Amino acid sequence: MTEERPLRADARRNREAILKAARHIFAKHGSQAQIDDVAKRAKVGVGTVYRHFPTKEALFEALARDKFERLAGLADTAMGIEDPWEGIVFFLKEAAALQAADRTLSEVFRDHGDFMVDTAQSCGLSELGDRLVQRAQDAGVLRDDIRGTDLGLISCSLAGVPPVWSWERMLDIALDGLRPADRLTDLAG
Amino acid sequence: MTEERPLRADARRNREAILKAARHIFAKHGSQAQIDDVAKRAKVGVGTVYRHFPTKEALFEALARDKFERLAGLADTAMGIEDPWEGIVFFLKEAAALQAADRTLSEVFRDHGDFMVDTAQSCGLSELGDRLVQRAQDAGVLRDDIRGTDLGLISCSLAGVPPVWSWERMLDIALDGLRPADRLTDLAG
DNA sequence: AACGATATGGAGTTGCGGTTCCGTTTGTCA
DNA sequence: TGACAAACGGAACCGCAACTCCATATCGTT
Repeated sequence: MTEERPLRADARRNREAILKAARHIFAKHGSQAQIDDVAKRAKVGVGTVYRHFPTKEALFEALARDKFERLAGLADTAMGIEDPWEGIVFFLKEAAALQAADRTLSEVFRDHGDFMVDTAQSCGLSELGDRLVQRAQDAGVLRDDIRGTDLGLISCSLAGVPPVWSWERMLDIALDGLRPADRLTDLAG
Repeated sequence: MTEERPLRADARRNREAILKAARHIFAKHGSQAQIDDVAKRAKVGVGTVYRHFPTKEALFEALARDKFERLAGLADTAMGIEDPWEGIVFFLKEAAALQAADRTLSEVFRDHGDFMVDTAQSCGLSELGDRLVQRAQDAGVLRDDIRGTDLGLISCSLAGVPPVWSWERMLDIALDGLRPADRLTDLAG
């Protein structure tokens, strides 16, 4: 059915240019970015953008998938960190930084819950989250009543913090809510 | 300058109807609600809506102000609760419930940081927050390094939790991050 | 080189939704 | 109850941005 002919060289090149441009524009303006701007930045006609992505929606979705893969990458490096607690901190911090720099991600979190859950699943992020949590619990540095999805929960909630305030501070509060009842962060200063 | 003639009776009536309708429509669709829908629901022509609110933006803002006053009201009742910790829990819970039921509020949180801070100030919400926090700290049931604005911080972050997950759970985590290091909530179950 | 198949650019189309305008209605006041 | 200002309704207007279309250009294959 869906014959997968290889793209012509110029087409492949343009596709990449479009994605690159779109990443930049959508990061700044979220889903209300304008296709014309993407085309202009990619040095390509609007028609070309539509040849590759039949809909603004489709382009947005492709970008979102990208981001989730990057998140999965982060989770993976997090698993590589020896200290399990630091692994979790690393992941949450990087994930939050990613969102803060990119409206695309936080918009997906807010407005496309189902897509988010599906994609997290299909790119292995969910499972990595579970393992990250499990490992920390085994080491006794994370409360036992936390689940893998709570990492997503926290990420989303950090995405809700507007620029006037700092998600870093909220993260500190949330992290203290995750620890077993021993040592807490000092938020003063 | 701005002569304040009293509104004619029908005008006053319509204004209320518009606000009421707008509250309903904006709660569901956020700032991308449509003026025509508001007019229809208020049983009024579009022109009338524009007579009372020169701009969609202006209507949105009026609604937002409303919400902040309601939040201030909540903070006030919270101060009336004997147990200072329960006061804080009450406030955060009610505030979150309000957002969950009303896209207007969470949109202001997300996209209009400055307006939010100003309005919180001008309707006394900021000060009430400070007092709520202070009182709890005096009673020793709240970490000393928390500030009044952290209530806003937490509210915003709860607004970021999409419907697929539950803000209640995130609130529990955050609350545990607020407590002095003694008794924590049991998130299991 | 030459010929299809594939891909491109960008002017034009379309639809949507905020805003305006004005002929009509309603309230108020004498 | 008559007259005037205030307010109304909703068709029409207008700008904006997603999307289409097709004459033209480019690629890859023989």
